[in-house]
Amino acid sequence: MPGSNLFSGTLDLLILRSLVWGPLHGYGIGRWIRRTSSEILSIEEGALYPALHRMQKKGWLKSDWGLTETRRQAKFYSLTDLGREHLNQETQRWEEHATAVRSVLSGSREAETTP
Amino acid sequence: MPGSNLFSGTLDLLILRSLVWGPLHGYGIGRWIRRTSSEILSIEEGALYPALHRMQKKGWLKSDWGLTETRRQAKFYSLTDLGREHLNQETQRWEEHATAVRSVLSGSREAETTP
DNA sequence: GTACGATACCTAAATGAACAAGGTATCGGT
DNA sequence: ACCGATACCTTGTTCATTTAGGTATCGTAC
Repeated sequence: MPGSNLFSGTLDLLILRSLVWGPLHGYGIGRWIRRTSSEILSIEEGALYPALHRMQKKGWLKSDWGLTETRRQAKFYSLTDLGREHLNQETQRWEEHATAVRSVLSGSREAETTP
Repeated sequence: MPGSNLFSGTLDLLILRSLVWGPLHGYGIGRWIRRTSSEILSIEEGALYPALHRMQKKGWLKSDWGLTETRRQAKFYSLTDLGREHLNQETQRWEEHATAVRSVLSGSREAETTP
């Protein structure tokens, strides 16, 4: 069920954030997000890799082949300046939206804008 | 751009929440969400009405025709027991996810689960 | 030595929510 | 008489995500 995940549309943001500390390869990005969220956010590979390609096309990421610590070939992604800028925008936007959703979740009837 | 809304997948939750204080008609639900979120969450009618039908089909809502305060015909939706249960589940789930996302947004590299 | 799980990459088809853009009709106010 | 707000609806399109595959390398256990 697409979109049934409450964090739909947040994937790009999570990926961008995974790269602020430096380059990381796709598999590592997925693992980092999973661990950092205490296993709650688990990114499907079928969503992850297309997202990386999409974001690279948009100019937010660049990629370079390299070697992992364990000497394996991997494609390392890193943030472009545009990507860093977009990360800041989207982070702020997410905070706004989360606040708005929380307002609704705790909202009562007749909370009109008192004129 | 579908899904670019960071609150995609949250629509059902917002709608369920709009009904905890009693029945409301579709148009009123949209208005309530918009106002309660300080105009930040604006639900398109093309998303709202299909969502209401979908949710009714799932047994979370029931509907009855009635009259508004201004004497206009409108279809009033209200929560079923199942809907109220689902609201509680989804609210909790959303809090969890929001916490998880915030973890990632403030996460650093090497935040391994210390063994 | 070979089986297996983890690592590492990828794609194609199906799903389905949300968007865009229409449509109908009633009502109050100017 | 018209317009904006209210109130309902649908149809076509878009596109992120899911599902379900595929390839290949590496370390470890049997």
